[in-house]
Amino acid sequence: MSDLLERLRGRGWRMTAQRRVVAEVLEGDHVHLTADEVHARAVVRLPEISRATVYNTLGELVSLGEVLEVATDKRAKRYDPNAHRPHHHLVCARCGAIKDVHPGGNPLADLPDSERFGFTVSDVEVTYRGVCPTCAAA
Amino acid sequence: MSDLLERLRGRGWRMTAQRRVVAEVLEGDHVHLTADEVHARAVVRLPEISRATVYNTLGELVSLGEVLEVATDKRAKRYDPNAHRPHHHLVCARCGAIKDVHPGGNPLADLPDSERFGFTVSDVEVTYRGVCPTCAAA
DNA sequence: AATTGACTTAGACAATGTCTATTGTAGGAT
DNA sequence: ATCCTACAATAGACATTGTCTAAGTCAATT
Ligand SMILES: [Mn+2]
Ligand SMILES: [Mn+2]
Ligand SMILES: [Zn+2]
Ligand SMILES: [Zn+2]
Repeated sequence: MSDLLERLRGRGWRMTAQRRVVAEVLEGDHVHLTADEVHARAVVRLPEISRATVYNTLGELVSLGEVLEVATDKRAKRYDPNAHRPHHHLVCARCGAIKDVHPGGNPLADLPDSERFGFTVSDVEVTYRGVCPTCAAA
Repeated sequence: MSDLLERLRGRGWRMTAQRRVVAEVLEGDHVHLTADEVHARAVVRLPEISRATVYNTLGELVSLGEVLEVATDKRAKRYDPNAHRPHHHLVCARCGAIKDVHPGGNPLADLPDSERFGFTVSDVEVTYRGVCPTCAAA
């Protein structure tokens, strides 16, 4: 039984086969799948699971703070189970490969008050872009 | 005649009424419109312009480096004509308002070699999120 | 085992983006 | 000024991603 499922049970989640499978697909901290990729993998274990349930479950996991939504590419949202250690992303512009990175520095502190326009700034998302070794070789 | 149109003409662009209107809609450096917002504004001046042409023209402007594609919200891409002064974005999580910001520091330098996984890193996109003064008051 | 409200499902619908076949035209050639 | 043609625009089909609803199902409590 994964940590994630334990926490969800503790939060009063009704445990269903569908939710279990979605959580299992997200196991491992270095996964960044789209909703339909999650669905495709879930169907292997539970053929009758629907797209709607996958979308619903992912949305709930995001609301609970157990999974992050990231916009590394400009198409589908990606779902990141590594929600408990802050990090950013490095994306290959050619193949879309995504790596978790932990830069030094504090980008939030780098935004002076004069550049905040009265906003209450709470979060910063950093996406590095480049070309991965595999794509550079090819 | 705008700088943008001058540069495009210089690059051998065939000048059409449609391209002129799209460029005019993007005039001003602090605009961050979706493709369909560009289309809606273009239609006011040129009622018969098609969605396909707006998408095509925006895509060409991006290829030419005259306009940036930004993914500040997780829905439609936004098109940013402020391509010649590097900057980042501050987004209101409630209403979606977008501000250009120029943080201090150099996020690219903050990514050590040990966190680059052999990538050739060429670019970094920073999105600050918070609540704007208007939304905070309401 | 019965109950019940939360959960799942299929598929319609919506929003965004892409592609193709056809028609139109900008700009150079004559 | 007119013609020519490669490039551009159009309508609308299609694709992808995401949301919603009505009806059926089931997990957890009793
Ligand atoms: Mn991650
Ligand atoms: Mn901008
Ligand atoms: Zn790559
Ligand atoms: Zn706001």
